[in-house]
Amino acid sequence: MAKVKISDVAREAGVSLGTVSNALNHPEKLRPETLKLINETINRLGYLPNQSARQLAGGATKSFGLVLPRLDHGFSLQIASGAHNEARKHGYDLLIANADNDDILEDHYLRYFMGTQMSGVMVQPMASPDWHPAMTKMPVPIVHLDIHCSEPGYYVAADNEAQGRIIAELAIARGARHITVVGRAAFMQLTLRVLGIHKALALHPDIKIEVIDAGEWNTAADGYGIGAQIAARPADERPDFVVGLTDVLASGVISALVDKGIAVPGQVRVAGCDGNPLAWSGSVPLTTVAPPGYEIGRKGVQLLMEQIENKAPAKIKHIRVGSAARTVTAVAAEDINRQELVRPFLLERASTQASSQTDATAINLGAYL
Amino acid sequence: MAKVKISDVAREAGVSLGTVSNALNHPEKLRPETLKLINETINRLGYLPNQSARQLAGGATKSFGLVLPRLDHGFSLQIASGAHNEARKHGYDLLIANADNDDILEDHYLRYFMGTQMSGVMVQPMASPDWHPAMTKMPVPIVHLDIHCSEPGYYVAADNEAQGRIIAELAIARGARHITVVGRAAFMQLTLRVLGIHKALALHPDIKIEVIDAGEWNTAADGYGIGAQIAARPADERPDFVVGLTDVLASGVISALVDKGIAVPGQVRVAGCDGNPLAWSGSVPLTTVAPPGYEIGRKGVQLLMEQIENKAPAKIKHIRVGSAARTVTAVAAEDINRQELVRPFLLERASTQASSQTDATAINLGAYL
DNA sequence: GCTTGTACTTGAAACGCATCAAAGGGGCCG
DNA sequence: CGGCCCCTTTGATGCGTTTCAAGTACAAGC
Repeated sequence: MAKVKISDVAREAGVSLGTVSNALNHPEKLRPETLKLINETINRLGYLPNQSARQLAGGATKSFGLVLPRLDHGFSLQIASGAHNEARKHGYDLLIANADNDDILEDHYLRYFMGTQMSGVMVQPMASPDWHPAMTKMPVPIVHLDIHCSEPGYYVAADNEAQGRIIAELAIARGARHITVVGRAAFMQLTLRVLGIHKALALHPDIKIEVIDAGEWNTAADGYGIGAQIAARPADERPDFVVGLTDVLASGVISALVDKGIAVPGQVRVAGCDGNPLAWSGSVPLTTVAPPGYEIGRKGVQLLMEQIENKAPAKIKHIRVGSAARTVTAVAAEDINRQELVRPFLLERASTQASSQTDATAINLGAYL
Repeated sequence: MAKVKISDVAREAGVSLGTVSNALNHPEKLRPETLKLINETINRLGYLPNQSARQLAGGATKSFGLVLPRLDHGFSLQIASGAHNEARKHGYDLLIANADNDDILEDHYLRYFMGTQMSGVMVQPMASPDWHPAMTKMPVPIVHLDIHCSEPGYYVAADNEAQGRIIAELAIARGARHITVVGRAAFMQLTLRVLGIHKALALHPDIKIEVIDAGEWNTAADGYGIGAQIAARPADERPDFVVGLTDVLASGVISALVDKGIAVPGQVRVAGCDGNPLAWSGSVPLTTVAPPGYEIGRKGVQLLMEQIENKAPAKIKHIRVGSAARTVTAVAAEDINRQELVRPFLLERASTQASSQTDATAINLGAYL
């Protein structure tokens, strides 16, 4: 059970220590037969290089760290997926840590990654937009995801206000006269969505709009409760268009409406916001505005690579994705494929439905860059 | 931007190198004022311990590695969640790597973790049940998840055959006369489920059973296709109970049936298997048999801890979860809470529905340990 | 004032590897 | 046969820590 080290391999193979190291890192420098001999010895002995020692001696690691607030949120997974693919493309590993909605853990893992000689670190921070300024002064490139920081530093974020606008315009296009927004704007992202909705509706004073707070956590249960409440109203006081600030909320609303015998989208249309597969890859797809999580992850790694390759101190650099596109029912197959988390199945259904104009089953990726 | 090291802190604080190290690792050994001085210096300089050096010098790391085949599968997330919580409970970190359905990557990350002086490593392997025997001889504790290995080694796996049995018994209890199993038994797990179904039905020769292959990847689109095909049959040739070997498949089937105007569960009942939130946290919950992912992750860490604490060479040790329980529509609130990935909302709906006996919306966690 | 003990602190020795200047070996040309 | 050059291999050095035996300072007891 004693760990076999490089010197054991060297002794056993009858070569020197440096040669074995070369076999691992610069195989082209060795005579093929020497290389073969060493590799055989390595396998025979079950040698496994000690990464700590490598990193200590060698410097960088060709690996990135990613700290996520939760793993069970589709958006975070899209980020992880995009980051992973981009990282592999550059020959980097990606290690993921789950902060479990705990700032202390987030900080902990961040420091951990920083100290592991990671080539770069990315975070999807949970709370403060101007997060831990000290971190941006660290000797390791860092990129913040899905959040706008005013502090100097790199970040990649979606334009949430635009998402709100897109949803509102969708509602307008569908002829909505009474829009109900469901959800608590507990985070900056959600606040911006509400703002976008209001801005878009400012041009249409004839459309009635109300915002219903959905309880502390914006759960599907909250959505269900509000949906039930809406269903209980007299028909002429019911909205004809409900916006869930979150797909999960929207999903709850739909369940309630359907349970109470109200047709969706026949009597009430419902749209969500998040592009959260957890909510819409069930049996009933959901209209949603998807922030480009995959793209955010990808661009995050690109920013990391940029910092690494220039070796320049991080200048202020921000990327905002998703502010330009506005088409609502169009589905760009290419974009969906790039997301990878989206099943081909959904693509099929989405395009079918989009052409038949029933937006309650269309999937909007308009906010996609 | 130059990295500040422990010697910088020592010099700046006017103490010796070893004292700073003690401040980090054995603060109780220092005079409070010395400790305070050092901590201030650390913060002022922004010192971050080099994990590689620590690990190299110190030995173990109090952290576990977890290699998953994909991140977008709910089951894997449950594993991650369970492993994470259990690990934190013991004061360990958990780092996750995404093998992206690629054996080479899986192997790569595994070796990477092994070499990083992780205290232990867990894998949810993709393919061969007797996986890389060489790995089990490594000096780092390893546990295989969700798979039965005949090789010596530790593993935690769900009893997939029992899951099949449970589903079949559910069908029988619902008075099924004609059961259609949808899906390709591409993996050992799925094969066992089919086996379980057959075994349970062997006692009921009067019930007709057919298995329909669902294309290579068991996607929702495959399920949809088969659902459409079933819907197109004359009514008397249609099954009254469809089992998706996978929740995703079942979800596709339901979509197709509903689209074609067939009532679910009115005319045809549909059940899935996986406990995959990606499939059932949409607007229409799905009957499913959930392998206890959370519990598997938890037990995996427990096995790791056991190996670490005994410091004994890994004896053969297997845990199988889920073979005993069989209740189908009962929902144990406590169990669901422990899963953490399940939203309270679903719990509410589930219990409501369970009491009204409409199994198409009940959630089964009977396979939970 | 000397001894013994206690409470901290010190600094040198590993930890396992990558690096790189230098040495070795062989072929080729003159 | 000697000199050169190129290809390959060598092994000492240092990476930033932890650890631990050895050291220092100070207090109490005689």
